[in-house]
Amino acid sequence: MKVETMNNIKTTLKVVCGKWKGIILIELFDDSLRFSEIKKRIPEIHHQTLIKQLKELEEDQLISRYEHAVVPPKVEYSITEYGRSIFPLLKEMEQWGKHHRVNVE
Amino acid sequence: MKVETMNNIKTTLKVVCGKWKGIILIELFDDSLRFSEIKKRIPEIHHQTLIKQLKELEEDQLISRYEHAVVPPKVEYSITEYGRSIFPLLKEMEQWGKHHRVNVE
DNA sequence: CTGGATCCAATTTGATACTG
DNA sequence: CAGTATCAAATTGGATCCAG
Repeated sequence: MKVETMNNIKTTLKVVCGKWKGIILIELFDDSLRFSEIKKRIPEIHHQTLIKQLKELEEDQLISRYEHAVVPPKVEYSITEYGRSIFPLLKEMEQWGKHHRVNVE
Repeated sequence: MKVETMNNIKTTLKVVCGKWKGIILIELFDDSLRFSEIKKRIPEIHHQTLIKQLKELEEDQLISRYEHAVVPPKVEYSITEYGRSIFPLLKEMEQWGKHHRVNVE
């Protein structure tokens, strides 16, 4: 296989393969959400873990973060165009998982 | 988000998100290969790691393993229909990575 | 409300040695 | 040649505590 092909796949893996990243992106697809709202929609994710994954997604520029200058803090996360471009892939992942359920224990 | 959607995605993540799994599957797509041939095509992967990932892929039934009864041993790995069904996803991953290169350092 | 700083446990990957 | 067994290293997710 060409090295480039491998790197392309690695790039994608890096971006979507956090345990929750795909799920976060899907949540953000329709609306911007603030931190607490995301938390509410994905209750199983730990507070701190969510912070980390959001940060990574932001670093990879899949989402953007807007901090309202208010007290108490209000921060909104929204998907970027770049992030949006990965949506077909997420959909395909969902479809495949749907038809090919493996033992997810 | 529906719990089911989440589980579908998790299923897919579980299957393709090993560091090398997608790459192994692509290599096997065209031909069955024996262990040493896979190793040759993906030199960066460590012997031991390859064994493990192949074993997991086999457990998830994405590939099958045929052991020829000869000395020295000869083992062939081939992709299953089930494994084949994930190919569009891999292609999409490759495409996305191609157009959206992130710092893979 | 949001998130930084730490530490820890679990998982994953890689290294080394040995076997039929 | 292919694989097992074991261990070490690295990465990741999660828990707890603290702060503006």
